[in-house]
Amino acid sequence: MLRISRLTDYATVILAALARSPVPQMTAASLAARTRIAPPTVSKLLKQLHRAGLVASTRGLHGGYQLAKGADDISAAAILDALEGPLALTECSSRESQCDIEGHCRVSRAWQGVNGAIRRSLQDVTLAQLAGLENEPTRLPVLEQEVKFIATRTRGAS
Amino acid sequence: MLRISRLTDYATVILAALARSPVPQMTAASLAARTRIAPPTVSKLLKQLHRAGLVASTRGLHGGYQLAKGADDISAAAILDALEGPLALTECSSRESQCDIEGHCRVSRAWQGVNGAIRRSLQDVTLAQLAGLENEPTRLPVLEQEVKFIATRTRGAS
DNA sequence: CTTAAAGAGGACTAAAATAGTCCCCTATGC
DNA sequence: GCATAGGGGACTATTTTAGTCCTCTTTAAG
Repeated sequence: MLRISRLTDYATVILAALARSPVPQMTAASLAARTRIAPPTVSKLLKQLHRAGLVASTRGLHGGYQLAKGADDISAAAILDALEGPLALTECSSRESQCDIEGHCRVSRAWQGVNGAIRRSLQDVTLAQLAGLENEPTRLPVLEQEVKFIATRTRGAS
Repeated sequence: MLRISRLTDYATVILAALARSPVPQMTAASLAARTRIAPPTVSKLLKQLHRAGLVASTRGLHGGYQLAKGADDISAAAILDALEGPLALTECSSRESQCDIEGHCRVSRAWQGVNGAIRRSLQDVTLAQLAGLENEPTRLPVLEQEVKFIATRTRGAS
């Protein structure tokens, strides 16, 4: 339920690799090698991240990518936005035309509240945390049970 | 970003219609008429909701569906689970085989924290709220605080 | 001033998830 | 026993998502 797309997941891995890199700048190819994600895919993602202003690029020979801001200043929400756009939980909020369904909008509005809560939580998570650059373990006792529960059910539909 | 599927959205609309109905029992056809969702789709969803134990059914002539529990006792999380399964934010948690990607699991684990926060927030939203049966705004301070709290813990130190 | 390495942009194809429909079965009241 | 209602599931179509490839621009080195 509520999956983030694989590409978005990849993007966080790529950004995390950049954040952890000892040298600030890396080429798409070296990031691909480091992360083991297919090179064309890495390129594609870096371009998107560049357009979104999360990475800076240098063209030409000896070019490459680097983080446009500090790892603490890039939020999970920003990454999601870059890759998936500021999409809402429900379709209704973006396309209003087909809202023929009775009671739908009322329900939809309720989803927006949940959506806002999610968004806020995502804004509080930084790339530094995702990259494990903060000495704190990301896995907390509280969350283990949750993870286990989720792992129980295999197979992935939305 | 983070969309729920259209069918899940429909399901909430159907459940909300049931919750708001003056008579406790309604047929799939009448729910379809009421919500303007295509009848076969309504049937399909009601079957799924029935299997998940969210609605009770009566077969045969004068049959139909009704809520299996009070609208206060059905959470948004339960509806999501019924329709989409308790899936994780990232693919990694279900399929471990392909985790060839360096640093991926570390990142994935961080996502699980966010996932947990989302899950908890969904558990606090009831069908009664979704149906607009409670005069309460759906965006609750309590919920926000909860999410923020969890995000903080995920972050650890900082 | 040519060449090779790097990114930028976008077209295209392939694969998978999602949505939607249909058919046949079972149950039940009149 | 027949009309109405749900139960289960197969099937198809559509849409999204993922992934690859090609061509152009930029830039430093020689």
